[in-house]
Amino acid sequence: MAEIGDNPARRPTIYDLAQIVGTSPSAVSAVLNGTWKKRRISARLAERVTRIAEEQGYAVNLQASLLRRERSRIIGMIIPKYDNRYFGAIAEGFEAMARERGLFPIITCTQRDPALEVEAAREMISYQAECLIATGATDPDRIAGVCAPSGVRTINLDLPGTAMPSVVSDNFGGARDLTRQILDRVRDEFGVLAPLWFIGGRAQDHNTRERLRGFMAAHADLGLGVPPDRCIMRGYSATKTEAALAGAQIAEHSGIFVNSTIALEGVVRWIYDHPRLPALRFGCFDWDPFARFLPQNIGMMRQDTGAMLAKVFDFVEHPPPGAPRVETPCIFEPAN
Amino acid sequence: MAEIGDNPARRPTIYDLAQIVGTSPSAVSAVLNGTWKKRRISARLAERVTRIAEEQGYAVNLQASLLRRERSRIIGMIIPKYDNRYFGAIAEGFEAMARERGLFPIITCTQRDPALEVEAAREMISYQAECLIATGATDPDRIAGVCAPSGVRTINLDLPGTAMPSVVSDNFGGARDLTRQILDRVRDEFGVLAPLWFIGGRAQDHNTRERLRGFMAAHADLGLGVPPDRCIMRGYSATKTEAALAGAQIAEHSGIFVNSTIALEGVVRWIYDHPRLPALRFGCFDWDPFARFLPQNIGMMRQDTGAMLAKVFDFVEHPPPGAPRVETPCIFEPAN
DNA sequence: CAATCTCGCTTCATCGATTGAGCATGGACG
DNA sequence: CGTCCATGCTCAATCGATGAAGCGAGATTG
Repeated sequence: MAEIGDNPARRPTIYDLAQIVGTSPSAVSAVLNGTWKKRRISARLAERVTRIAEEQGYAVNLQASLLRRERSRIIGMIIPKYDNRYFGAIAEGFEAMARERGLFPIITCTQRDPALEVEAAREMISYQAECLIATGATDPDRIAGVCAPSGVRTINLDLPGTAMPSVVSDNFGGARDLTRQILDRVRDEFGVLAPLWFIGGRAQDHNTRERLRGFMAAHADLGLGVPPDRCIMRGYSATKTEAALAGAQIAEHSGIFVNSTIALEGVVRWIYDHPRLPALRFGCFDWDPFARFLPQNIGMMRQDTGAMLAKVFDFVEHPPPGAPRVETPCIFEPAN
Repeated sequence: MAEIGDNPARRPTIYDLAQIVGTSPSAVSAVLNGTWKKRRISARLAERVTRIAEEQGYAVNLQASLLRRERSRIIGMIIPKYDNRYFGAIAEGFEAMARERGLFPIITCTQRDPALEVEAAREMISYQAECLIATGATDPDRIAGVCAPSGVRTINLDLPGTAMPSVVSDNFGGARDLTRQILDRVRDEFGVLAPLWFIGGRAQDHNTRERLRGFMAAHADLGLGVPPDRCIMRGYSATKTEAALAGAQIAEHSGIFVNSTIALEGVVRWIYDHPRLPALRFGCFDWDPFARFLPQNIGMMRQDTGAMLAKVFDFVEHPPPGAPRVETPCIFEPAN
């Protein structure tokens, strides 16, 4: 990368401005950070400093400023991916809500890589973040452990931990409701009452376990047993999901519970690239605007990112005792 | 927000570590930032310091470190939204490529708001970013002007400016090819050779103008004129696009050029919520994995984010003279 | 045996902004 | 006329990490 020095223009500092205006650096500082009334600087000087600062294109050096201040007002977030609407909405909402509260948001995308997650958490600590939101982290407690010695609180979003407060969707309830809806539609449209397929996610992962539990509960309510090979969990990858489906024996008139829109990509690719397009129905735990128009889709369980983030910021502002877990209801969005 | 002071544990500094180890802060610093060999610190001391640092959960204070160093290695990006695959891929790719090069990426999402764009640029300057990538900025030259006095170079991505290097898609070529494909398909499937509709984007925006030019060129190649009311540009909003379509008189067997996946959301909502679902075909400038399976879709012109980012980092590492504009070819992805 | 070199550190100024303490000026008051 | 206070600033220490310069001890050289 080219050096800054390539450009003769050095960033102006409060010392430069003080020289130009003919005052002291501390007066300039007070004017520019808004404490000038408290520090009894005259409006006349304040105005002059402000004008010169503007003329010179002054921008405060946050490194210097944050070093001196006792609070950074920085709030960090780590997030696995930006490739679906759920995490996209979380990232956008987080930034907007942080700024509303006068905080500086910093987001890092960790590609579902546990090592990158820890590295990113350390980076946030080094930035003197006051608080870290760990979104969909593979091991939230590990991150809490990394942050603890620095006194950085963490809050888990999407995937819960045991060491720090967590905000998650009501995965069990959402999955049970979605499963019911799919079962109903398969019965209504195909006249078949049979156990569904569960596709996507990781068996070890908390959300997948909870959704599976809801899936099972809905079946049990109807007196249906689910053979274990009906549950295919090959992680969060469209390609692996597609390959797994090609190997499964999925009959005509089946119903599928799709766990995440990423898995849905694999499912839909399998459906459309299948030699004979089978008549089936699916529902998806997670929302995508275009998936709504796929004819086999019966509806999506949309996670309420707004409510989740509101609760996260509630925890940020009012640290709860212990490590409570809040579950947010999902919103069912029927397909066309 | 709760104070850090709530937690008795203060972040350990190199002074704390020096005290524990029984050495000087500068030795600790040298060990921890990897310059210890050059500074002739013994391996024995280095090892002791490293161990204690780990035990104490030490994390360098980047504010202090960056204040002292002459280079920050921070590279900023502003991006309009995270709600589609194009910007999501750019954000993910940018972070990964920056880290590969030993740079610290910082991304801020500006919601297509010109004021927020400028504010975010100022924030990046304050973080001592060495370089700023302005992605899809409404006024790239304005941002270049804000950065200039601080000696921060900017590079425009997606939307070009005149003051700084720009990397954009070949909007003209991509749009011309996509238009041809749609015209061909409408003729082949419906036996109709008629001008298409152009939906989405802003008439003032460079990309939309270029795509419109390609759209027109493809029509001209076939000797087709396009009535001006065939081009509906109501910005980047699905809802406005949907409303505009409801007002237009779009006949059976029409073809539509959809400018962006956001506009496509509006188009598809209009198609499916329409009382009589008209037989039509569309193509989209931009890619979405689920849109591929919509039966009216003939294909998508996918922007090559990998190639664009590679060129951006090329400009970062080898600043070109002047303000060149690089155009990257798009990749046509046929629908099912 | 003095001069020189190497090793393994330590000392201290520095980056730019912040902030408590203090200082000079002028007016009010007793 | 001395005291007190308000006003409008300036001074200097400080945040934590960095790195140039320097220092003392031991080894090597002439």
